[in-house]
Amino acid sequence: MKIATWNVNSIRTRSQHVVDWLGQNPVNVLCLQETKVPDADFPRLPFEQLGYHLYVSGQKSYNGVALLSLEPLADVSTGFEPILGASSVGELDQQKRVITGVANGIRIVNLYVPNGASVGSEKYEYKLYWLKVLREYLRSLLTKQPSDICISGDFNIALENRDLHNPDASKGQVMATDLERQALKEILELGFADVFRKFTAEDGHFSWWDYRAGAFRRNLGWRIDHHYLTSKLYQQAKSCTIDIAPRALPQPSDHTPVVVEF
DNA sequence: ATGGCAGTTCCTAACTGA
Repeated sequence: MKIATWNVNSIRTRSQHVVDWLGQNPVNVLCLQETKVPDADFPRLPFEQLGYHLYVSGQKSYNGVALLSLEPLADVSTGFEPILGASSVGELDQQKRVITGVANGIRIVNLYVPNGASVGSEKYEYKLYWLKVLREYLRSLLTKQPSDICISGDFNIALENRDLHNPDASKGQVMATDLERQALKEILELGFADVFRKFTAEDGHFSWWDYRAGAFRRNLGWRIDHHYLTSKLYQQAKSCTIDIAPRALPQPSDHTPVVVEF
């Protein structure tokens, strides 16, 4: 079984890229982020023609997540509220960043973690708070069935210095601050592991490159798109690879797909 | 080099992203 994650930076702009990629890489489940489209306007047809079932949670202009699956998904829900209840979620579900469903007995959680803007900003505080609520959400999911969970998505956090092209320049900047890394570590301590690092220890492997300053050509990237697996799935994993080919196409997303197989 | 680029909308300016 293959699961991929890809922040497409607008599904309407990128639909042909995604269709072409799925044609060449028929993964079982594709987790999309930053679809930037209300559910009624999602371009469903080209993906349904490829045989995918679609589950979407979007909004106008910003954010938005979607699950594309060759087999129908069970127990699909969007946002934190169905798991945590309205009282502890508050306004967080206004931004569409969470969708989950079950495929082959595996719960897949597709996330678009807030960017955080700059350190000390309101958005940075929002990101840290959102991560605390995410931890409670995942803690609750772990108590349910199935407990085999694959968390996939754009985390907007580089967990370690080897996930950065220039750790010195990035030190203390958003996506690499100690507080963000600590919040993510506290999530992983619930029982999740970074499956990319099961196979690849070296630095220089990235999933996002800035559009500016020839960053992709110079491989000045960040590894911020991740698959985190519970222990049984982690042990079963056969590979986890970053496919940089779509990032090299004309008019690309600034992120590229990451694929895990188990 | 605090620039650079790309997406969106109350669309040619302002915002968000990372």
